[in-house]
Amino acid sequence: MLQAVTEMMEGEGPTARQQDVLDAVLRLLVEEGDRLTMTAVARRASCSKETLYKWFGDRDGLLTATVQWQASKVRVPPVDRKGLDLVSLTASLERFASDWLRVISSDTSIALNRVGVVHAGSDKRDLGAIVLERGRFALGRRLKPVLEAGREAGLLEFDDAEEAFRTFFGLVARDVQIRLLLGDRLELTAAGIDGDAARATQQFLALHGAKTGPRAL
Amino acid sequence: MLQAVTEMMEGEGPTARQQDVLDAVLRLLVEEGDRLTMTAVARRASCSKETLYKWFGDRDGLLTATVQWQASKVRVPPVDRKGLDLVSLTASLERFASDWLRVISSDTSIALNRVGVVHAGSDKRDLGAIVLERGRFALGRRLKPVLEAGREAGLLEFDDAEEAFRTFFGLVARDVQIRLLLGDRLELTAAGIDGDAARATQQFLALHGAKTGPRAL
DNA sequence: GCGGCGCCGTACCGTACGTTACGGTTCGGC
DNA sequence: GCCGAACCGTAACGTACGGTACGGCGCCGC
Repeated sequence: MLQAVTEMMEGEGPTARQQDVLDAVLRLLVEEGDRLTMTAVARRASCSKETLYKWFGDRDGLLTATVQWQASKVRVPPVDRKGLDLVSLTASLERFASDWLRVISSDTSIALNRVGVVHAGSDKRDLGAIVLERGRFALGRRLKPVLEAGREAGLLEFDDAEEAFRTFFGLVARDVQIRLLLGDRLELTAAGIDGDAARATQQFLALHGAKTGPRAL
Repeated sequence: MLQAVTEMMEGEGPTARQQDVLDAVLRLLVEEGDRLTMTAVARRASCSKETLYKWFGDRDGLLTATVQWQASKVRVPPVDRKGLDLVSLTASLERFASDWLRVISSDTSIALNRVGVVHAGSDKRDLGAIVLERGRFALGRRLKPVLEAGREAGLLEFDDAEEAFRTFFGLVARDVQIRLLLGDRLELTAAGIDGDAARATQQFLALHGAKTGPRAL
């Protein structure tokens, strides 16, 4: 059973068939929450429980592989730092904000975060750490270069990029994530998300934008 | 069994003995998370399982009563609106912010929010709704009169008190709540909390403070 | 063509836990 | 002092589910 886990842990990602299984888990996770059973997974994925245990070791291994599989599907568009001006910086920030709002309000993200929270409450802290790493911290790693480029271009002012990012995070997410996790029906339309992203960006610029002469806002 | 639930649902709160039981559940919830068992509760509270079922109906009823019991323990200090100036408004906001940070970073709050999240993921949405109502929304109801008093006193500017509150919420909480829920070890010292509260308050005033002449910030 | 391997479907096992039942004890009212 | 109600401690029941074992089948290399 140990080499089964190893089989997934290191080396190249899951095979095509395994990806199908993990996608089935993902769908089931959205529908059923963390009370999905191994039997239900096997039925949905049209595979045997024996295969599940052979491939993923145990239930936790299956969930861990699922979280990592979903995380690996999110690709990071690189940011070009050349020709940065206030317009392009604003556009970048707004794009980050709306992307992020779309992610955290998606059924998949909510289900995955719920699983992470549940596991963080028990002994198995792994899943919570993974979700955190692939969510909140990954966003920070993506955004901080943008912020620093903005600072170098004289468009932003802040001491600590981490603190600046956390402010941006708070302005964007506000109470959305906790409300969704706690089951609040919070219908976010595309227009609403874009509007929120623009508002958060303007607020962030008001706090950390370079003060060249009288404030533009 | 139905009248057992009713026994707790309506009318006056739990008896002293029942409060002892609920406090035991609370402690157990902090230690064990949502995988506490009825047997463990009975043992910890030195009561019989029969009594638990008689008083609370079933496991969900016990958890619901616990969440409401904890919520009822938080008392709301009223806000005096007379003689409001920038100093007292700032102090009020900072106090709200530091209180809130202290609450959401407490073991009890984390455990309760975890329970709410897991229940929101299953069919039983009740607990999530209760936590949300007694947490996020209760804070909003407490803070909005302060904001509106500040606006009436000419100290704040905003169109929608709800939106202004959400901004304040985001500036205060930032990524703290989600990180704690996902198991991140986030040591918040008293000094750190007060500093964060002051920072969030200043940022909020920078965004929504009345612009009397050139900006003070 | 055939032997072995990987996988499917399913039956099975052990256990943990929610829920119920019951005997024994305390306590308030008469 | 006695009765009944409430409650404690514990044993017992039923079930759901994680994990395992096994028979059958298609596929790939030889």
